[in-house]
Amino acid sequence: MPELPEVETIVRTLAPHVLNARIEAVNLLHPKSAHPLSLPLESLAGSAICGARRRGKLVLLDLEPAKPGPDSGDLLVIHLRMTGSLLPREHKAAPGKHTRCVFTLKDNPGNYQDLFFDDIRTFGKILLANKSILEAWPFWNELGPEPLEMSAADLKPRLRGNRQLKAALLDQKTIAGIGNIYADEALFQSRLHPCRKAGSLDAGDCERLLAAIQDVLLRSIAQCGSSIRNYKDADGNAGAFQNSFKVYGKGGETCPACGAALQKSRVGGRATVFCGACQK
DNA sequence: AGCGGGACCTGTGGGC
DNA sequence: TGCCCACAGGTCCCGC
Repeated sequence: MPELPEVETIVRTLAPHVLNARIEAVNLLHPKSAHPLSLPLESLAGSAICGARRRGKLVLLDLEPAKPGPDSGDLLVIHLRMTGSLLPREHKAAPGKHTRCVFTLKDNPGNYQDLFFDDIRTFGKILLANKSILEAWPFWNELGPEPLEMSAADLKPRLRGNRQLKAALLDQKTIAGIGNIYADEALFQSRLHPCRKAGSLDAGDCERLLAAIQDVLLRSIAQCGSSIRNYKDADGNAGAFQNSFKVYGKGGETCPACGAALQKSRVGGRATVFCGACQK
């Protein structure tokens, strides 16, 4: 489900609910929602949440363990994949059909609250990590740079080779946080064809592409992300950027730039919409 | 190297 | 109304 703008929105709305709270208990309802590399989630009990951040599409909660040691976790990593969500709920609220994990939180004044990890398709993962676990996690170690903190000069050498440009953008090793929606939107805005060979972009193309990526992501964040079906932020609100899509989900409609019919095909295994006239 | 296909899951929407 | 198929915001793995 969520790409960078949605995860950013989730983290921003989640932070006031969880910062400085202590995790009193964890109830893992669906064992597969724990990442195979994770420390036991029960060992979270007693940890305080001292940070809420995003890296790519990952939600990161920084922890102060009750008993710091080599076997304790100091980072809770949550990958929402397609349908994961993080929802603050009243303490002892009944889990829903798709609730996979419940974190019981206690804030400074002593009020209890539950945090639900819901996930319809159960692709999402929760990982309680420390330094050595992160070092053993390839996805983490190979994750590309943040698109909002990089330059076109950083991007250029990452777009090597013969692979299709869109496939390169979807590869989290190239850039972190871009998914199917924002790949299509950024490629349209930069007038680059999704099947262009990644290594064929010159410096000017890279500048135009990165500018488009950053513009699309920032405009989406300003609208609290895109809500196609399931996505909601931690306050239960939907985003609005889906109303600003130029091409995503619009195969067969007219190109907003030139009026030609938008083409739909499959690139990198994903549904892809682009304008064959504008994008070269 | 890089692509396509399938796997992992559940739900929804369209066509008949 | 109901059934069946296609498809969905992500990633990994396999074979060609």
